[in-house]
Amino acid sequence: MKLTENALCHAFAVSRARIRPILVKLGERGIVTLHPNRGAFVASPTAEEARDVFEARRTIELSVVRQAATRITKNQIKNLRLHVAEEAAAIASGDRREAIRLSGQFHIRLAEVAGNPVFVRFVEELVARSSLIIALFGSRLSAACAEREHGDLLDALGSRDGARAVRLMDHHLEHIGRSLHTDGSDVPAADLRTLLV
Amino acid sequence: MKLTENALCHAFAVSRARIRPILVKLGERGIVTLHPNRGAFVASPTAEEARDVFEARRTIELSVVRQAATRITKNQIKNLRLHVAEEAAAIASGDRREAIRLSGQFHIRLAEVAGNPVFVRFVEELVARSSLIIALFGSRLSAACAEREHGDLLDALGSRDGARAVRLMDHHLEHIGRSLHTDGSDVPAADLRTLLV
DNA sequence: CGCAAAAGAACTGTGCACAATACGTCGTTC
DNA sequence: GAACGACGTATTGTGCACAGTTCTTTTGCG
Repeated sequence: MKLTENALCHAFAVSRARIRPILVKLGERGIVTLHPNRGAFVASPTAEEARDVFEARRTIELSVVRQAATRITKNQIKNLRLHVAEEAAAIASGDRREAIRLSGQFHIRLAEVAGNPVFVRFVEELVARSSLIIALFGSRLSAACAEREHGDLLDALGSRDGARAVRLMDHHLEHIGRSLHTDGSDVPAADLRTLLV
Repeated sequence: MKLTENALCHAFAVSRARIRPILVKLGERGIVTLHPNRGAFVASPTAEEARDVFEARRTIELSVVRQAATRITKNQIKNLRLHVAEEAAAIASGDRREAIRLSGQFHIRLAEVAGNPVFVRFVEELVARSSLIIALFGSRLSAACAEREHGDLLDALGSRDGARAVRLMDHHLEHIGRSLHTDGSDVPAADLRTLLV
């Protein structure tokens, strides 16, 4: 799916000069792919790329959770519980897009708790790519399951049980990964346009 | 240290339009920091940021090495041995910059062997930032030690000893991290200009 | 003499126009 | 009828000029 600069200019009512650096950024983060002299295309990850992303998430986020368990404060846990409640509300009201967004943000918040800005950046990128992957391959189940697993994770973190938190995160990510239809059932690209604009 | 767009235009003999997207990319990778309306500055990592980078490298590259050990081919080992020989040559001839560059590239090659493009991208970024850190805080010992440790790592990978390879990489990264003078002894910025241009 | 405010310089941000490249279409030839 | 080549169109790449902002210097005042 092509992203013409002119189309983006009209969509966001800005000029090309402000679109271009944004496309460069998105390209750098792997959200769009940039072909020289041909323009920007929404990244359409293959099943293998999807696996790679979730494998990377496993490596990084297990480390994040391990770190977070050692330094999370009661206040942070309280805020994260509120966040999970928001997720539940979004799911209850059937707002799929918002549910995916909040679910991703939960993982970013967790990285912030861990306290390493490098991981925050990486998790941000991986979450963005995951959202794309879920939008393409995901079932509507995935988000709902995630919400409950987020709560369980907070329980483990609250009791400073790092090992259990790591185990839960591992299952969580594996769970999301497995719930994807990576058997080649492509979704029409029109869906993506509504998701982006 | 400020990077004026005009100065870069003169240095590389191109116009601002070609410099700007590059600065955006470097900013996205954390090599330079971009302040809105104020321009680009070479990232001057603090000791804490340096620790964060090497902690991230530990997480990611241990995973990389574990994966690489299971799938490295004899041919890849041969090529990597040649690479290590190049490193040794650069060190022997006293070419410090080239030695740092090759040493970093070794880690990127290893990520390529592991076969996950996501990790390749992340390692590329972390290596770039590490080079900056080493240039600022590093002693001239670090590069020389690294070269031998790279060879040992290849021995472990060659015998498919994943556990030992992971252990060696762990020591290697910890070694580099420890060899940095992160006690606040700042190096004059002029050094950096010669390193970049 | 020190400080604050205003004018000036320098630099980045943005829009516009043109050039270069890639893609689709049509015509020609085998 | 099919394949190859040339042309026209659409889109990206790039240079240039101006607008907006920040930093520096200078000047006026306490």
